[in-house]
Amino acid sequence: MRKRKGAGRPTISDVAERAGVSTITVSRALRDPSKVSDHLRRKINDAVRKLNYVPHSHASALASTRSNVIGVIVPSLTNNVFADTLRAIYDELYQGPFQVQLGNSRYVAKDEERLVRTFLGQGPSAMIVAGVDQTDATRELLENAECPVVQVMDISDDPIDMMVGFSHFEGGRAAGVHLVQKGYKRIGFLGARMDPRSHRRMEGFKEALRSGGRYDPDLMMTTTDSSSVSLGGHLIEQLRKCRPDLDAVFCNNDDMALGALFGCQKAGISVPDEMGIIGFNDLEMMAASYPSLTSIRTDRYQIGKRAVQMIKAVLDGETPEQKIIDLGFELQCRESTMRPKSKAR
Amino acid sequence: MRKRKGAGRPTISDVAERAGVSTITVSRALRDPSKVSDHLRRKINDAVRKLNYVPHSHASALASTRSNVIGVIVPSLTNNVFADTLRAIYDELYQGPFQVQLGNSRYVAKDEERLVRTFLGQGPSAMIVAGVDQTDATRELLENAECPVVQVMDISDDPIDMMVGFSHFEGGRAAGVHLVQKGYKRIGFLGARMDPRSHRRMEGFKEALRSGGRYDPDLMMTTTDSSSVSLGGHLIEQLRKCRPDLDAVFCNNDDMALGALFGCQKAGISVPDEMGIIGFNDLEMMAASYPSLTSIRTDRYQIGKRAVQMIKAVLDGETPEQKIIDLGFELQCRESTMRPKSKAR
DNA sequence: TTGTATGCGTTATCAA
DNA sequence: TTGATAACGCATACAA
Repeated sequence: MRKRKGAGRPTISDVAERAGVSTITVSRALRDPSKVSDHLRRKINDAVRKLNYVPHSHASALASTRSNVIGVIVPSLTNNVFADTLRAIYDELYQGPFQVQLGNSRYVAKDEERLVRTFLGQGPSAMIVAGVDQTDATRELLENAECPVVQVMDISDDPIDMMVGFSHFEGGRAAGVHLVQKGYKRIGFLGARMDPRSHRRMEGFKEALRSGGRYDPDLMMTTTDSSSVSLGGHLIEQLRKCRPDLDAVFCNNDDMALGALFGCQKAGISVPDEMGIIGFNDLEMMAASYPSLTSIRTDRYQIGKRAVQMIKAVLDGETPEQKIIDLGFELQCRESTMRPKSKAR
Repeated sequence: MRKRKGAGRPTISDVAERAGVSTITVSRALRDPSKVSDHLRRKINDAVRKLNYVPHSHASALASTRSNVIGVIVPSLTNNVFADTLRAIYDELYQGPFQVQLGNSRYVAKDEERLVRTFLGQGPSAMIVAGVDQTDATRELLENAECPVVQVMDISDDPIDMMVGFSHFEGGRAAGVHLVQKGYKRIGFLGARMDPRSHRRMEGFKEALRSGGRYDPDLMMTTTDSSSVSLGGHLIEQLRKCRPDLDAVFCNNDDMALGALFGCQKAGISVPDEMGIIGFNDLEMMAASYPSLTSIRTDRYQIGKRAVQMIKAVLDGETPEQKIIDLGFELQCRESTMRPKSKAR
């Protein structure tokens, strides 16, 4: 019977032969060098280099029922917010032995569930999912998964395993408090997509307005359409049509805020004198616009970085001091909410 | 000797047993149903459903030296341009049996080479890479790869295998022709990052200016810094400092163009009367800004979609009519280049 | 610390 | 069209 030919590249046996040891010793030398004597380790490393040996990840995954893949599931590929976190994850994993398996749930919980099921089937080394609003089935899958799981971008008091994010409720509240303090009177909300995190931002915002005696449900305008700059413009135009006395808006995110700014400019409304605008996330453009736009800064890059660091720590056998990392947020007060005759108290 | 326990989920043997056939028949029934009789196929499909069987991809990859992974390498995760293409790739692959393996080369050719090497090692079903400016080594790797390869976002007359994109040179030229036609006299270029594609855009742009008798090398301003809205503002400010008579700019991309717009507004320069601005890619925000911004529209989503379609076709044994697909671009003329007293000829 | 035997779940090979 | 058997390359269990 003729032998099957593999991919042609060197295998662990080739390395073992060249180094004069058994395959398992090579395997150990590569995965946990401390388990192999210095002498052999050196010979093995030499052989690896000479042969330009790269472990076959599929064979490894099959034998160990564990792959070096870290599953990452985000709700959007085009939303800058997740792009920053993703970039951090890739940056942090660039050196290491891990591969990213990226899934796009498109803001659909059922799709996320499907992806989690698929990814878990590959025996990932860890999982990173966005938000805390998984379906019950997803939660259960993840809770029973034999790998670290990090929920990112949000926090709650009931993590599946670990969490890195910030409170969207508090972020929304801070935006509301800011507008109230600046003396704006008829304060509205412009919300696109309205995924769970946007919802909590809105709730926090409402609470701040209520406390400040400025809450008016008619000024809360939301849609499930995905957010965009043009949508921000349309919504503020619509809202102003019903309520011309509107004098400030908190936008769901920065794209919407930029759109709202353009909308005001088109309508000849002065920002911030006649209309205060505040966004969320503080994308780079917020500081560069004219007038510059106030926003709630969140550190998406850091979120991705910390998530990976936690995973690495757990995989190294360490126990992280905290399972929940609240990275907070920071109000970036800029021209769009700087009224000259501010009535700050 | 005790048996090793796997992940616990059903295997192909379980299905085979339940259907009363051999494992290889199950394998065939799943991969190429036409090779199995209707009778058995039905029994097998029943068993698969009953057991909720999902093939173990690692085992499959190991045995066949071919995985269901499609490797995708982009130079940036945060650049909207690639995000759109990525989204299309994911959308188009959502149903199918394929997984995306995403790599971020961060605009570094050597990193791309490393990623290609790694991905190819996993025996991907196909590869998608951005641009046509791979290193020689990368090209060789890809040319020898036993899978379809698609270069996206750009085109040349020398594809590794297949291509979907458009001519950046022509795109840049179209921008130049437009500004010349609009009667602008002292026309500049603002370029960030200056990756190979940006470079070709600039070259096309220069050519148009030369033909129009408007080329002035002193007005070409480039930097290797990554593009951003604020950078667009800084560059135009700088350029105007040296050359206050500047009356139009072509920006490398839309972020830069938006920044240039803000920069002008800050400086009290009227757009488009005193300064014409044109961007590249036509992101959604370009139409929503005030004034709206002229740009060269490219269909990034379609690029991703077509790339995947080509791959699927080839994998299905079809031969695509064309190896190079030029999706072109389209000038979106908006307010930022609409001078009232336009001297269009 | 090192090695032997064997299994991980699938597919390629060859035979019927 | 279907099946028996041997790979695929590595890691686990156990022994030395």
